[in-house]
Amino acid sequence: MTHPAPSRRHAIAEDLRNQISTGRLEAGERLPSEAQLAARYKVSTPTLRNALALLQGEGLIEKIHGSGNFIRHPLRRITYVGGGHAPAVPPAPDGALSVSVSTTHLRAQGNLAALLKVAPSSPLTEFLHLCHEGKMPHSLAHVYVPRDLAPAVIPDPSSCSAVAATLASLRPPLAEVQERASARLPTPEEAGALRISQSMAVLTITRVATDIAGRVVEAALLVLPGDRADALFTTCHASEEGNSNK
Amino acid sequence: MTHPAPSRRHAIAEDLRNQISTGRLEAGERLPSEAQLAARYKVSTPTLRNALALLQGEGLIEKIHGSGNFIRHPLRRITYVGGGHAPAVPPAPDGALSVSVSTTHLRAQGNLAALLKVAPSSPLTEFLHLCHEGKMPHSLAHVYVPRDLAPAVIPDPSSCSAVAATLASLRPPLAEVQERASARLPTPEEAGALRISQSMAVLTITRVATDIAGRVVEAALLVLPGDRADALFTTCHASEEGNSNK
DNA sequence: GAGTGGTCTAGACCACGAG
DNA sequence: TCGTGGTCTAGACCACTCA
Repeated sequence: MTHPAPSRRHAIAEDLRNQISTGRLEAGERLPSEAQLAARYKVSTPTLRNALALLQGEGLIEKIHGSGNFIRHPLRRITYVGGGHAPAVPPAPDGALSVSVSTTHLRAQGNLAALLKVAPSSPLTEFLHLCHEGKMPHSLAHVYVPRDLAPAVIPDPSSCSAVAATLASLRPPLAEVQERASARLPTPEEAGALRISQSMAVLTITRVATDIAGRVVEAALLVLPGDRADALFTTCHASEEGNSNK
Repeated sequence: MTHPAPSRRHAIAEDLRNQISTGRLEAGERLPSEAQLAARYKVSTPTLRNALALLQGEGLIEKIHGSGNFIRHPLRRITYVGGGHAPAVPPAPDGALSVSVSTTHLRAQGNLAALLKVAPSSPLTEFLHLCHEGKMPHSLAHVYVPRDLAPAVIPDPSSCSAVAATLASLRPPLAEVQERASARLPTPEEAGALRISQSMAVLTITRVATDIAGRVVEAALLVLPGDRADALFTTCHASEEGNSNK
């Protein structure tokens, strides 16, 4: 019925999925070699590899060239909260979430200049955030700020909240935050940095913050893997405006 | 440098990409058969098919079984505007965007019951929106409403704004709209309904609208293809609340 | 029925990782 | 060096579309 293509690779993937979910294959464990699995399921190696590719796309296994295929540890799902608060991942409730920040100076060009509404080759400062849970990368964020709003020295490069606080002290209050969400496949660079398959969808958020003078004070490009992150936006309607439809 | 795998299929895909972008291959046109292309590029058929799979994942071509591979028409990018306004795709500026709505009665269960905060097997009404631009599907929306808030008869099933207006007239004013955005690959059903590849990322938005009494009056599950849609959320900060960082 | 894409095979050879 | 995954070949057979 719902199986127009119950092909071999789907059957194999289904079997391995079950073995993973039932705990017969444990997280971190290495799978048998592809040749062994192909022999066990009595299929050719390309077919077996197609089956593994399905699981890789679901984030269940990780392929490491020359080393083997490994069952991934299930990752805690994190939620990005919209509305213009902390730069990348505000709530680090319990687990060992760590953020590393690196700073680069560059000049605006193309899309970036348009986003920040500055002239091309204006000086900018870029903060590259990489958020980890343990050893696994969790999210990636490029934050761009006009150079004159960026601090000369970064107080604590390993803490994103310290960076955010320093940034906030340098600029007037915000008036508006616009966030544009989109879905796509990662670039090879992003896939490598996040340790995800190139066939794992990512959620991207482009955030532009404007101060009360109408100046763009920050643009952020966030990349969140689809298997471990989503974004939440809450809109409160004042009670006096009764109609919410156009 | 940046080419760890300048494999044959990437070279072929690159060549076809160029032919498409330069107009040597026009939109709607049928490509030569895979056997012919394989002969032209002097590769085996699986390799050529891998190259086409790359283009399919980018939304550049459409594979139709038994018929051929076709160059896709570039689609206008649409923007879903968050904040709890029209159900699916509010701004239909110029083009021939059309929406078809079908209505189903069902009972709450599992995730749906939790989302709407109703008891399992509560009566619901589902509105299935399918938004087209010309002949191409553009987005998909499942909207669920408690049965007592759904009209007995639908005024104009082919107009989503008429449905929305009828819905709005039946319920008290909204107090809060929560929208959760996520990225993933489509289910086979979604890929078929939207005429996209299963490797094309989709942006999903789960929207829950609550009225001033705290009752959930609507839950919507939107599926937007990543190559033709994104979502925009705007947060205005009242000028009196000076600090926007925690 | 002719032509198309979809799946699979049984190998070959190369690139990478660890001992 | 050796075992691993990554890529590719040259076919075979099936499923689908259309005249």
